[in-house]
Amino acid sequence: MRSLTIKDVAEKAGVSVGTASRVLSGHPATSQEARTAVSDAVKELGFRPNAQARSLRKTTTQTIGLVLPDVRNPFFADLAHAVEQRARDFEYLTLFGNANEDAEQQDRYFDIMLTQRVDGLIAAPRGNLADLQAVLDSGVPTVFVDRVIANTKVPSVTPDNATGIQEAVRHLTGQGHRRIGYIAGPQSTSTGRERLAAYKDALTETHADDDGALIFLGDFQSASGAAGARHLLEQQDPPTALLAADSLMSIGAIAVCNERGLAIGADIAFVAYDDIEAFTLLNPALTVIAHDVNAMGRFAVDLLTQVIAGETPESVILPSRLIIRGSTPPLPGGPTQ
Amino acid sequence: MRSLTIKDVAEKAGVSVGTASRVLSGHPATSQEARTAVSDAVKELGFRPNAQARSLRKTTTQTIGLVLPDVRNPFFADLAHAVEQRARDFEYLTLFGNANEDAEQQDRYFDIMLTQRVDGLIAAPRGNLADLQAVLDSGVPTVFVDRVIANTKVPSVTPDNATGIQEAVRHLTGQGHRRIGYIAGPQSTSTGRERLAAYKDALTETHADDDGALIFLGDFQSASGAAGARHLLEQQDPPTALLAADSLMSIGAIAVCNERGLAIGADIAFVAYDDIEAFTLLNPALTVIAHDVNAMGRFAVDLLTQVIAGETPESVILPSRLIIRGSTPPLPGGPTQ
DNA sequence: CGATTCCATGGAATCGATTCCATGACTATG
DNA sequence: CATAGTCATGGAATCGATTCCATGGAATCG
Repeated sequence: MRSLTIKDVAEKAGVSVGTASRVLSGHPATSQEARTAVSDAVKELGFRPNAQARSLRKTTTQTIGLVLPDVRNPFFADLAHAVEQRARDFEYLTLFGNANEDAEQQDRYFDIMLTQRVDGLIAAPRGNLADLQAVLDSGVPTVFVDRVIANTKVPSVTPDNATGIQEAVRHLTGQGHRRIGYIAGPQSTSTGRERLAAYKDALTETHADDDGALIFLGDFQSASGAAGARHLLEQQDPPTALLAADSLMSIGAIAVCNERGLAIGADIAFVAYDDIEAFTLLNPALTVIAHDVNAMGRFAVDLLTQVIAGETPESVILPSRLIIRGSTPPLPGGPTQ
Repeated sequence: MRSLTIKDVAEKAGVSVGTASRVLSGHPATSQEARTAVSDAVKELGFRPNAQARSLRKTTTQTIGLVLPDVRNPFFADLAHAVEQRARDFEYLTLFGNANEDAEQQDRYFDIMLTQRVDGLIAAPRGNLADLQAVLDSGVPTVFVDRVIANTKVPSVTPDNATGIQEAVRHLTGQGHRRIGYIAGPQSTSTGRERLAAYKDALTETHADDDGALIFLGDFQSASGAAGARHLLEQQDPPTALLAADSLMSIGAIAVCNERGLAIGADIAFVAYDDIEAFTLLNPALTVIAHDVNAMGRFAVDLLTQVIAGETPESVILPSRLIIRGSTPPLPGGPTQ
């Protein structure tokens, strides 16, 4: 079964391939007869142009690459959805790559995106400049989203990591907590680093206990949240509040609290970074640091279209806000100040 | 900046393009000198072959299409991840399309997948034979996952919808419930239809109340779960247990229960279809109908490779199992039999 | 009415790889 | 030593679209 080509369409319509192509791509210099003849032939044969051939000749693929750490993280699932929906508006197809929070898989996907000649790339990268060298050297228009790589001129859309964490720590100390356990993200990501730095700064500002033992380095995945909670709760002077740097680690940490019979909101306060719907179902509902994922996705695509157009847009920092719910009541016994 | 081609590599290496191509694709008939010369040139220039040109000449793209209803549904996020990871094993790139639980977007993605000349297609389709006609006519190797379309010979990997629901209803009636509210999925999907049918059959079998007013038709999205819960709970003789056909509708429904002060597990029993990690955090944790999403993704890819190879594999039905947790205790007052 | 412009069209070149085919060098065999 | 067989190679054809260029007919203008 030889595949159907524009030549077959042209033959059936009784025109040349040149004319058929012009009709198909909406070129103005076509006659009414040619247009109807070609459209009829297309419909009758069920012709669908070959995207590879088209992309080869034009130098554009109408495709953008999106490389994210993990779709199973609801935050990134939302982000992927937002990017894809916005890309549709610009007639871009989104080629999605899941790096699985793994440097090697991230590399492989960058390589694939370049090989596929995507018109642009949106990524939430891990690592440093060296890891992204191939991408940056290739000259493909790129925008970072959520995470960034230091010392590049790549435009980005990021949450205001510092403010969100700061508000959370202020809120907790305001409720009387002095020992706030922090389950951090990996330091190979900008979000992991910035949030940890903000936590430390906020401790200093609020005069809460600045104790290295209160920090656990996780990897943004659920199991490390559980490990972090275990580690922190097993200390001789355990924290009275926990703050976790993403939703998956929060899930792991809360599971550990439950399994130890520590009631969230009564025996221990909890704040999660990222607002996911299921967190509102908990009893009490979780206090979270929230941001507008949809806006983040839209901005990323909008910035990318600008880069593709040759402009150099300004980076965007989206506000975070603390949503206070039941998981962070005043510390029983009041401020131990 | 003219893009780098194999011609540049050949020139630099001092060989013909034919030889350069043979080296790059690992053809055996190449000399040691040619191999090193070409590899050096590739490295030095940072050459990356153009996937479009390659795909055009070979008739394969090393790409499979995956069309799912909604990544924001954790079940499908997991499935997407599983498919993608398994596809990697076969050196396939996964082109992901999010239909957004919408027939029109699904159509558009099928069209794009065909235009992109994917080597195979995995889909969780909605609609009927007519909606899939273009795909089926195209002859592209296809496998259905989770959902199917009736009256096709397309191999599929599906959960055992009937058994899961049946066990859930048996469990609930065993706990003394007679009025079991059911929040169903859309009847334009096979899973929506099969689960609803299984619910009705199970009611008959267990002699529970078979009352049309206990059924609400949702759309697998969170808002419809909330609407369903409201509708069911506002009746004069409301259900004592709720069963929702997917996780997002469960989230919506539980939120409504909470907002009305109905304690899950005490004032009302709840069973969710699909096991997501956050459900284990609820207090009490949710009784769910679970299945092995990873296996589903793996099987889908494995079946697809068989179809691509020209075989006609048997469809696979994966077992569901009821995981009983705290949300379905015995009905206070015992069986009202 | 002749010259000029405009427009639809056919045919050919092109995009960047792969692959077929012919060639020449070299090796094995009788 | 002649012939057949192997092997690396260069050059050309090819995949299926787009686009440039030349052409001829119709429309426009002075």
